[in-house]
Amino acid sequence: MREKKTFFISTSIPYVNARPHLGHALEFVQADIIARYKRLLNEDVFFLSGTDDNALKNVRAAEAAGEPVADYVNKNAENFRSLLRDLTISNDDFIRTSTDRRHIAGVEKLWNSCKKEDIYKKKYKGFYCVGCEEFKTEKILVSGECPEHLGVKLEEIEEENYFFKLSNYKDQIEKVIVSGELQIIPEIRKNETLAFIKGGLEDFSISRSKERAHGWGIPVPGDESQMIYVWFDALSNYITALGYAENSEKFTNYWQEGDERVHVIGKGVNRFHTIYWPAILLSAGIRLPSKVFIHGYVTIGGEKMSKSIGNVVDPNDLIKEYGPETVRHFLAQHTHPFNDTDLTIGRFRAVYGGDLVDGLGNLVARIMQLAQTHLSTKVQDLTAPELQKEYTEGFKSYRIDQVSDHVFREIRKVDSEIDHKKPFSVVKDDPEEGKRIISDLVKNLYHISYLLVPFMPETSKKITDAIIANKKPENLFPRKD
RNA sequence: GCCGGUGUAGUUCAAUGGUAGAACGAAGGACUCAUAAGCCUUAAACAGUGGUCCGAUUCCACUCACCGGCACCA
Repeated sequence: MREKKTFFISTSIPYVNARPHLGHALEFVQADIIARYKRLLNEDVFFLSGTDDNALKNVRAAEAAGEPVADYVNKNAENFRSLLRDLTISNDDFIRTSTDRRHIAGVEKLWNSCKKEDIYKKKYKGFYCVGCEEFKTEKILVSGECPEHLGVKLEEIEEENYFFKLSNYKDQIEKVIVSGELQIIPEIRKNETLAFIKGGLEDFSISRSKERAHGWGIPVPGDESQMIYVWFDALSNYITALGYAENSEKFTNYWQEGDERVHVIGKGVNRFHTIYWPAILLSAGIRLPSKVFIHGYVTIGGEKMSKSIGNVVDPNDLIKEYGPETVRHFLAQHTHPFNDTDLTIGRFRAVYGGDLVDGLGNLVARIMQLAQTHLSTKVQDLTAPELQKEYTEGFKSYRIDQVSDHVFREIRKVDSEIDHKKPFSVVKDDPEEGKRIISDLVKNLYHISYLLVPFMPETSKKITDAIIANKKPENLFPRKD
């Protein structure tokens, strides 16, 4: 028996054809908050992030930029890595699918570990758009042409690829989802997945010809003419990062014998995580993830962020102007964890001014000023608060927004308490009573800083440090005009 | 087209078979420890129609509006 529960959590690995946008930041922050909460509960957490370097879109973007693919991918992967750092994301590891040996070895092992009858060669025929370098389903075509490359004739191409026999796993996957062995959050995504399964599952291709992949990616073991296609490759990062290839202790600890295995993903990749990925794992005799948490998107002015609309928000700009803690707070409390949330810069500013400048920042200033002036030493016997139901239950249901809202309610309560108890007046007539009130306020502030640990780790630490030093800190969130 | 969801104060969201809560915004007030912050008070809403029920915002049906999914999109 291990002394601590283990908790594995991952972000999806984005493809790196461009700089990260605010949607990526949302996923990183959500996963980080959960990871930090679990650490607060003293669980043994392994938090993984990384990049999907091998996607064909990367190749295309690199060629469009006139750069070698490896250089282009390295540069963008670094942008993602630095965004994680700038948002103070506490990932324990960062895997890259092109440069990490453990990944390449792991993918090969996973391919070879799938049941022989589940991987087979089949001719695939489809309409190929040379603009996108992708097969298009007839459904999305606009008068027989690719909607993104109108006027360009589609080619009907036939190619032989490896396929995965998804149809073999229909019943098993349905069963684990219904039973909750594989939990899908929220319910609406679970229903979508089940509806999809009900409609019947077709086998999916897991390789591309080497030419079409432009020689980029991981070759199919034993068949150099084919490259492993993105899904089989990318999804496997969750276990290859843990050392699946050499069957490491980490892999055993966090995955095969782990207590919880959670993937945080966007709604666009639901199917791949709740159907394809479990099927591959079942075929290879590997344990399934226990939870898939599916978030919505950040929209800008009601529209999806896209380069063509020109409304892409670079999280780095927001971080530069407002600081990482503000971005974290906004994404945590003012986006719905499951649904799409619209962002306007006005709303962002209002949250900064209201919650952080006038709310948290001001509360810290008023309490610590009182403490610094009237208390001769720092407050003794500071203890962690008992976590309230709103906090723990909120986390259990992944309503990060509601948990954060609860914390900010506590902040308002303390503000109200100061006004009612008037320590600044009491201390003049009855110094002992005044000091008692002030040290209680400091204890309340300490509790708040504790509750903030998952959300705003830096701010939490600054508050704690100020309490220990018994000194009013610099303005945590300066007013902006 | 098929399947699923949503429609609550100006805005973003919550709850509930029996006085509908909060935040932001708005109006007023008392205070001064604080980042001209904070506190207190007030105004303000159940998409529409019909049904079940003693009673519906809550359950059901329909209408309207919006959103999501419907296979190779991290």
